[in-house]
Amino acid sequence: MLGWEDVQSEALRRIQTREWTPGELIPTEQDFADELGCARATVNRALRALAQDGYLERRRKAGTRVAIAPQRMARLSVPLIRHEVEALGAVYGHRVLKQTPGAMPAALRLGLGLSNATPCYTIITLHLSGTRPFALEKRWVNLDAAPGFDAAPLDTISANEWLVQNAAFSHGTLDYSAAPASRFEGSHLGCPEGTALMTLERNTFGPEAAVTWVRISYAPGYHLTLDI
Amino acid sequence: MLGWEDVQSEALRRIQTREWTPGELIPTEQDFADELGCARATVNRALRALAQDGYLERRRKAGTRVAIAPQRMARLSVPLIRHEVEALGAVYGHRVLKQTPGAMPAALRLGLGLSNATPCYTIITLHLSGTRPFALEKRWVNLDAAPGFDAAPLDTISANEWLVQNAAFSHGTLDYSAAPASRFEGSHLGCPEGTALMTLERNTFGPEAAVTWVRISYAPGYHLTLDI
DNA sequence: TAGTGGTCTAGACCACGGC
DNA sequence: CCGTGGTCTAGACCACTAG
Repeated sequence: MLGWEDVQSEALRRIQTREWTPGELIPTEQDFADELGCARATVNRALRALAQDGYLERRRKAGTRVAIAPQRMARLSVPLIRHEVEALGAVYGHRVLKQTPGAMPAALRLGLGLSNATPCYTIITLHLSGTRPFALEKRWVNLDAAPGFDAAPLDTISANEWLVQNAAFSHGTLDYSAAPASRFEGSHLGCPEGTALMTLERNTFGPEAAVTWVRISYAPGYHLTLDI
Repeated sequence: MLGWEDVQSEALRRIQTREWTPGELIPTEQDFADELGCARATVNRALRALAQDGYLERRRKAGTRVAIAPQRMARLSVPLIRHEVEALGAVYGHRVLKQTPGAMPAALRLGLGLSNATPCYTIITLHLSGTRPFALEKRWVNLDAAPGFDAAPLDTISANEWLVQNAAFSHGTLDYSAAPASRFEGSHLGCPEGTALMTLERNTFGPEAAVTWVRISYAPGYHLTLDI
């Protein structure tokens, strides 16, 4: 019995040995299925997976071609700071520096599409790797989208983890950039003002509205690593 | 007629509205199919896709559960600088500042697993967005893995694009960090020495050996944006 | 060992899009 | 138009594993 993974392997072999060359039209699903002696659905699943991985380009009527410039995609798991710290072999800790209700800048409210009646919460947290500062986080939370957040035990669980576990979210954006440390960041991260810091801004949206906006400044030496 | 994407949407809705809460066992494929009035295979395809995206955890006999810590993966297409520039609505250009054969630092050779007999090539390129500097790139190329590179017309095609089209590659790593501009970087990127720059180091490996090592320093204002 | 997901099949119809 | 991929279906058997 030929499984779809066998079909995939065979197709991949032909691609990699250039038996099927880039840009070339490969057999139709039915022809390939007949040749291998399996059902068309099995071939479909195999070729669909290869197309998703960028090896093939498929179009109705036009057929399936070997991709000319396979675009490789890197996958980045959305970073949970505690996991980043623990992955480095250190003990994670955090200190809440400040938490106050109801103070979201107007510009931010506009960008997130929130009315000024939306109850908000502001938190500044210092994340620690052992006893050393790891990252400084400033966060606004929409209390409508994350009810109960203002009563969360933020000394025992980080704001991010509480939200991951307790608030529904559907999509968001990550935005990495390099920025000079402010005086405030420098003092907490243990570096001079102006030091180049990796900075992450993250918007997170629930099914209906923005849940939280975060800006994280990582201590010097931070690296974002991905495999392709 | 209910398609698998409809089933997926419905399941996702129940997850995001917490109708199905994290850790909870959801209906079996057969039950869900009966409820929605479609075939089990359709439900299977939908739930399998959601599991692949990290929303669900599936195990034979044990059933399907909503993922407790929904590990969202962001996908990042391997950045081709020309595409980054054009996506911003500008005209891409580049200037080769320096190209010399045979000078790869020993530390780098070791890290890539190359012998010191490996023929190499060094290139420094300034990438332009219109007339403004966009990024400065320093690159070493393993000529064994990319034969003909030393004869490539690098004035008309960038080193990266030539390699993408002419050298097979199988895997690699991306490493983003924030770093202060060197005097050299500052002079070419039009910013003071010490300015915080987003920096990318990329290793690329072919089927047998390292193909190229690159360090790209982006001009101030660069943002790496991902969707989740 | 029984329940659940994983997969294959043969047939059918549909949707897109070259021609 | 009509070929090709995209998908649905009903049924079947298999693989894994919790209880």
